[in-house]
Amino acid sequence: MGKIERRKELMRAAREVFSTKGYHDAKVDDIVALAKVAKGTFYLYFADKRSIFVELVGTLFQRIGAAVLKVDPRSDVEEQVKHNIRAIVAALLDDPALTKILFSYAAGLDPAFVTAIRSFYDGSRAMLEASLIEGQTLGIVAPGDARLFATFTLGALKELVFENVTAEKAMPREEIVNELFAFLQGGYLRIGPPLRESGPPPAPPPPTTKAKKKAPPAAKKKTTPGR
Amino acid sequence: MGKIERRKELMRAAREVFSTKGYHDAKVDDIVALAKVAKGTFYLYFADKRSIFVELVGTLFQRIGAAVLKVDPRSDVEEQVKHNIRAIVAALLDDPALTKILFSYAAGLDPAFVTAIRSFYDGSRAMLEASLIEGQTLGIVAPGDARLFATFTLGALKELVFENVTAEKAMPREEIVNELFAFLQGGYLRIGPPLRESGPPPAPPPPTTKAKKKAPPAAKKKTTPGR
DNA sequence: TCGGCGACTGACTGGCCAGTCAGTCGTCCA
DNA sequence: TGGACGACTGACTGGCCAGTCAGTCGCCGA
Repeated sequence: MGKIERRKELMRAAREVFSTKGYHDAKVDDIVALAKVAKGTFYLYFADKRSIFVELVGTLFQRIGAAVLKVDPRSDVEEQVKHNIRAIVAALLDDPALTKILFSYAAGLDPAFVTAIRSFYDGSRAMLEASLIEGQTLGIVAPGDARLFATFTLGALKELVFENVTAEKAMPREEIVNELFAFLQGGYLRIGPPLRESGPPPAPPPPTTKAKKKAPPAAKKKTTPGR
Repeated sequence: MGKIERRKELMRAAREVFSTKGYHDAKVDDIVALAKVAKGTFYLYFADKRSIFVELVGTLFQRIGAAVLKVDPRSDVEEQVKHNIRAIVAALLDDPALTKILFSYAAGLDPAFVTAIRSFYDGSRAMLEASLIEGQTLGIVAPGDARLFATFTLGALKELVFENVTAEKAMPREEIVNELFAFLQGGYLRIGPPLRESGPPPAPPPPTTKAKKKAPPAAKKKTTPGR
């Protein structure tokens, strides 16, 4: 087997082991066993356990960065925004193993914990979902997949809280509350067809649709819009 | 020092150490050093390292569960929903140390990694934020804190992807894309005042405002609404 | 045919740390 | 006064595992 293939094989094995056991519980012995080589061989290809992980993660990030495009406001914005969402989702879902480690809250904790924590989240989500379904029958929640609504809500909430807990200076709590509420109420994009169930929209100011969208580290140029 | 205080002191120290170093890198020796007791003492109060962590997390979850109320659709729904958001946010922000571990992606990884991963997220968020600001000048993004919009978006995206990567059977990707887009576009709550900048809303079906909202594990009764 | 080389091997070591336990110390009855 | 008891101590051990390195193996060119 050539050096290139052996290296790839090791990365493949590592990806699988990391995703199953998490970074800490993944032993180099597990990786080499899966790749069917001796432990020493691993160290011929990677300096240490950390560096193979770094390489794995770096590759994923690069794929995401490369897939996202700066939106050109002069053409179909909705399609472009969707393209970017699609690209990110694809990059991530195509590497479920790594995604799992990266996004898994509390990765590296004992499996028993991860289970406990996840079941709390799942319980919360189920509860919220039930409420949303009830809300839909009452007409105060838009029609659509309530489970997804619940997922979005929890995701936005977690991220918001995490950011505030990590940042040096947190925002005023009431502002946090109001902003999240407003977001759940009306999103923020003001393009495309009217809201899920509403009638005709009030149409925003300029008819000139312009755009935006994420573009990780590897950014593209293009900033033509006359701000 | 009484047994109760000693125990509390150990938990206080553990919370701090865990939040600083993450679960794996937190050594029992660190905890006892901070609590100024000998290692043996730790084991007089807790069976092992895991159990003190479980206790810490359990307490937090309980506080959250207790703070959230089932929304009564007969009175001010907006205020009740906000109350719940507020309660959750408060419970979490009041224990930043634990929240950090729980929500920290990749908790337990080497600090160097955590840094790398976070900087990728931060870069992504900044990029998205810039795009959103541009979108605001063009009128296709609602006025408001662009940074928050970016945070919400990333949070919802992460959660969605994580769920799909974890679940046995994932949703069709195009559905994922469309749902997330729709969410960013219009949120889902259909109560309260009109959207941030829009004119008069089309007013949903029943005028009887009814509600919903999460209520973790410890749920409250009350399901009066005639579905 | 030999020796040089690159790929690979796996037993071994060194460090780390969770958890143990024999022993100290002060206090409070009897 | 002594001895029983509960709280606490910290040196020590046992297991685990990342990383090492002396050595094997097969191939190729001289």
